[in-house]
Amino acid sequence: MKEGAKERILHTAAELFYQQGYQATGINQIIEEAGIAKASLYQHFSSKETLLTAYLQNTRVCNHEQRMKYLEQLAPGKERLIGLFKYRLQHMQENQFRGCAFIRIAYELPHLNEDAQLQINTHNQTIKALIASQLQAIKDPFPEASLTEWTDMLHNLYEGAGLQGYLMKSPKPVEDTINIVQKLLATL
Amino acid sequence: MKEGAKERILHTAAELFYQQGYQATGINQIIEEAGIAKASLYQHFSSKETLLTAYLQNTRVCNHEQRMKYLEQLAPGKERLIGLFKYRLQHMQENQFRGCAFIRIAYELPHLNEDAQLQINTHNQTIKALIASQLQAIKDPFPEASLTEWTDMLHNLYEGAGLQGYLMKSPKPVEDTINIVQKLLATL
DNA sequence: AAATAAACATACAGACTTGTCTGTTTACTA
DNA sequence: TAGTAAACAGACAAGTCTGTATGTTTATTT
Repeated sequence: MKEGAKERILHTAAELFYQQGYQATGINQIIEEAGIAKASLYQHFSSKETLLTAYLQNTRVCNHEQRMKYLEQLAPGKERLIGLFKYRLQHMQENQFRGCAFIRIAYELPHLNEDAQLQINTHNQTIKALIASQLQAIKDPFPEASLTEWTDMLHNLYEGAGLQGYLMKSPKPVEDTINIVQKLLATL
Repeated sequence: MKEGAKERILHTAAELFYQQGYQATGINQIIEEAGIAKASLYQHFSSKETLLTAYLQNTRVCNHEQRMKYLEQLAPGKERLIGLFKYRLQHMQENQFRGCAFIRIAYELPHLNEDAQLQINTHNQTIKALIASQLQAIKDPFPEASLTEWTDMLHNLYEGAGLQGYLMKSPKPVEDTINIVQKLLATL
């Protein structure tokens, strides 16, 4: 299982984009830390922007796979819904509270190209759909109007807690939110 | 009431930092659009970083004043709490869904200097304290443990809704959240 | 072993960046 | 009206950035 140059570029770029931001990371730093030649990078990715899109796409798919692997061990419904928040908590701690990769890029680059924006929107929709499906697993049929409200509310809590955790570099906002969500779900 | 050079610099920098981001805005663009000389800028602000801090501080104070002017017209308690969300909605639409200036900077520049970080934290704490005080105005005394939970929840909803509104460039997430918060407050 | 493809090193172009420096012009004040 | 302070224009230094071009070395495959 030899690691090709393309994979090494993507891996290094992902680490640097996530850690320092897209603009703060130069092509030269990427090739140096990846240990590949500049000409090789531009053979795989025609521009830095292309590399960004590939980074987002790759990160989205990998994140999703890992998240699902974690969640599928849990019973559908309340447990898996709480698990989504617990997974975020775990993920934050593993990544030293650097926040969500997609939101980071969305804020750093207000005018993204279509492909990159699509990756961010897809990620966002994935999380929302996951919440909705777990709500339905709790109570099926879920009253239609009420389902979208519960979904929006929990999604906002999920993102709000993540944002606070990033700003304060602390697990506390997410921990506290888990307790709140647990109480909210108990009323269902 | 003649507009001094310093004010014009700050005003122009604020507009550009907010619209394009900090890194994407060059000193040369600022002086060109402000119509002042480069030497004049560096007489008022010793570096671009200093200008950033001044921008954050100025924006925080102005935002706070405007927000309070709006909220003080409303009755303390539920009405003012809902007003906070409605004000955000209005603010978003006036600013074409470009999101919160502080969160934008916090995500663009992960390693901020102390002074800049302080402005962001202060803003964040201000919003949270405002929510807590309005909750207490609804029900005083508010059960201590329950107050922090309600505060955290509403704060997360506030930030989560703002984030979604930014990502989707739409007022809908905040509008929907206002309805949800109204129902939540009705149970108090 | 010869041929094809991929990755190599590295110099370079051209445009950008922040910040400094020099000297001139304007405006207000004593 | 003379003097002081602020803003002016603009060249410049020193460094960064992305992307290209040239030619060499390695590796795989036929």
